Amino acid sequence: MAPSPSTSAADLLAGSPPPPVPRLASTSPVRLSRASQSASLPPSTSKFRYSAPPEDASTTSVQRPKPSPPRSGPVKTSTLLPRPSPRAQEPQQAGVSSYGQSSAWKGKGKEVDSSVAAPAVATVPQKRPFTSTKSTGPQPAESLLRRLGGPSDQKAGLMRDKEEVRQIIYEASKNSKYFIAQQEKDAQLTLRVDALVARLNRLLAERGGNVKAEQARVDEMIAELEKTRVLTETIVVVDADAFYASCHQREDPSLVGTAFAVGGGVLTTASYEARKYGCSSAMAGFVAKKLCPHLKFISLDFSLYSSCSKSIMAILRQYGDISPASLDEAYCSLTDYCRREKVTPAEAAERMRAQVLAETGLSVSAGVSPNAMLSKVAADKNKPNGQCVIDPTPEACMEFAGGLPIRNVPGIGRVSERILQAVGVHTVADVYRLRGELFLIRNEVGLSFLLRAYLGLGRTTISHADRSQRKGISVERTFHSESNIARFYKRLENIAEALAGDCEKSQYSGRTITLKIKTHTYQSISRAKTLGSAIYFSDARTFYTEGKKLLDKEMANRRQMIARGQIPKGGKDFCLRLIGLRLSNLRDDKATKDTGKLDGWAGTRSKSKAATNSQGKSKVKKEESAPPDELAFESGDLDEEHNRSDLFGDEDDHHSLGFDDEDDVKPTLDGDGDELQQLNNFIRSSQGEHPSSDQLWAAVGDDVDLSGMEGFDEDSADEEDDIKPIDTTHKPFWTAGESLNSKKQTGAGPAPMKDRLSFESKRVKEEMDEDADFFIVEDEPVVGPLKCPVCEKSFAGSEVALSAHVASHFDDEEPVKKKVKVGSSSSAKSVKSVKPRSLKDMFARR
DNA sequence: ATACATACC
DNA sequence: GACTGGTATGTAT
Repeated sequence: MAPSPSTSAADLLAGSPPPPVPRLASTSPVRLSRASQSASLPPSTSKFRYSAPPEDASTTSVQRPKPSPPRSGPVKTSTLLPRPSPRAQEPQQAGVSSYGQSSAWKGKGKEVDSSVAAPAVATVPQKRPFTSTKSTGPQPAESLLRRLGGPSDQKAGLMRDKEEVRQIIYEASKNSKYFIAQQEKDAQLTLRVDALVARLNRLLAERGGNVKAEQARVDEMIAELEKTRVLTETIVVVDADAFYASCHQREDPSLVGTAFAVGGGVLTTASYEARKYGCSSAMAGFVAKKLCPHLKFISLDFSLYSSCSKSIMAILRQYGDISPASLDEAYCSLTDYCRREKVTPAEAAERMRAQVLAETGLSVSAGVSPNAMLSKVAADKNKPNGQCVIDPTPEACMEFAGGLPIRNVPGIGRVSERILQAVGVHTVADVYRLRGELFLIRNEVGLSFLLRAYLGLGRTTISHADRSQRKGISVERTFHSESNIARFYKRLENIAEALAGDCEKSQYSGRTITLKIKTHTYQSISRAKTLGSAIYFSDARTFYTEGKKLLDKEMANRRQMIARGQIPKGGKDFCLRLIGLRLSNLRDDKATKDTGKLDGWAGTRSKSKAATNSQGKSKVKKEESAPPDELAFESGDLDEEHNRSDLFGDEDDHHSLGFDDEDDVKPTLDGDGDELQQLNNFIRSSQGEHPSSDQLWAAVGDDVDLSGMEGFDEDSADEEDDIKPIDTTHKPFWTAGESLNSKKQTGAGPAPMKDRLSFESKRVKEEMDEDADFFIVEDEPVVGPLKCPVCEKSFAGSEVALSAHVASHFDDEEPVKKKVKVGSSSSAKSVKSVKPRSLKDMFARR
């Protein structure tokens, strides 16, 4: 909200009924709180934010009996380097890790850490001019800068002035289509955030600001979650430092100490020296060059990374079961090792890291704690070449977790971060402080997920990814935007072939195919088609023909839209920058064959007919993979030449680095995540050795990579009778439900979270029965009177009706209106569908 | 079943 | 002029 100093929650909540809101100029965004309107805000001012109630105001006196033994008040964020930057400025020395975080746990009473509390919320907008993303003014929105800054924006660390870096990045990219697209997305997100804040404000107003009852509910949830805490395991996450860069330095020592980057168009990794200039992974090459003019670019060498990775993994395996998360990162259970060797977790990790360094010359950082989530975060703490250990006590876990910026929680990405920050949650500890408020919007915020983070809970078992859990295989390619349909077909062929190659390699077939395209304006579209229930395919021809059908259909739709005067995504020109295909609804051909089972996979009931198909094995080339009749290849769809020579010809011609002269194919670009994490492109773009990707699964140990590692028993990894202690999930950690968006959280503990979840919603319903007048029903049409937060008009109906109405207030806004047109879905719908999607969703969704 | 957004590496 | 690719999941429809 705008600079309204008096905007404390107290003010905001003063009156129970929503404060009278005068009609606002149609140009201004929805304003719900008195605060925001009083703020004479120029239309461009950032939206309103929910201002956190001062601790003592509403949140405080939860004289609630401590729900559970171990936990209680919020972690005394002990000197909590307010919003500690993920990494300390000072590069840590090896072994600096302390067993248990620096400061002592004190959490008991209700200690308000004002440094993170209300003031932070209120001041943020002031400190950084938060220009509306809509304005074309000189000052870009904070959130947009963040977006452009990429994942490393917040990492700060040992680099030059952050603002300066941002400025350079901004200047370098402000005229690109990419920039426009990001701006657009940012604007959409702003709408969404605003709507949520508005809703929260309304809910709070209805309660006169009193959320004690909600806090009590949350405390009960916390107590339940606390019961699931497991502290008997020791999990280490090992993460290599600037992995790709380190690999190259090992090969060429002259690189040591120099500023260089790996990758071309986009950096996959920047050496630590280069990082000082602000260069980071996921950054466009030309931007990096501006930041560091003497930056050297090194070509990718996937086979190098792959072999380095194998060496590391082999060492890790000497310490316990491992679960590689990528080439440079792995989870490992040290529980048995520590017991056997009679060493502390810290010592075990030290040994492990020392051994890796000694034997591979690569430095790795580690995080050690009782669970995967904390270890993962901890691994980043003392990078590079450091480690961080968290004691297996509830106190240590909570203290560590509490001090984390919310964004550091695995599963919280930039969108979630923005949403949470708007509500006042900046650190994990804030989750507790604002639990009452969060309860009111629990569904859109994933409350139980946040609570688990607050408690420092996470997975406690390490297991390999299991073939049967794979959900899909896909291939997508980016290229210079173009509108030539013939070329689209050509690309589709290549993609189809690549996908078939992956399918063959990994032995899967599937029955639904999805076409993905991205317009030159960075808007993506996906169109899917599922063939008959018994029809599984994995051949390039089917991929191509089905993909082409989808593409043709889409183009036809667009033509229709244009004829009707509508504007499809990306404008009237069908100009694309990416095409991809994805196969899902998989069947594990390997399992099918090996076990003699007809259907190796869940959820699909295939007939013997489909299972008979041997395509998985054969080269896609021949007709031996003859698909069922239903898939009969329509030769008419392809030119003969394409059929034979192109569709099945070599396709790797586009994977060199840099743009392909002939095809304009952009091989590989930046990475969004952290380090090198884009193993994919590289697996692909690199040597013919690994022509197709199947990357993560290969790297993570599906059947490809790990099987090659010595000592690894391939079969046992896939076995069903594999002992599954507690956690029945056999997935890489990020699919284990540890995300905000995940409603069924599996994980940390004996009782699968899904039970917990149903428990959660069940309870909510009960509550509503008990205190019907207190809780606003959020899962169903609201019964009580609702008021439009903008114009105060009353609604007797559902929230949906209200949302439609509220959305109408946006109609006068130029930017929004325009965007709506572009973004709205294809077919002609009622007026409703013309509303800003995000806003509508915000209300409709729960 | 389909479309899309979000997240992770 | 110029910002990836593969995979998973959640939510809405």
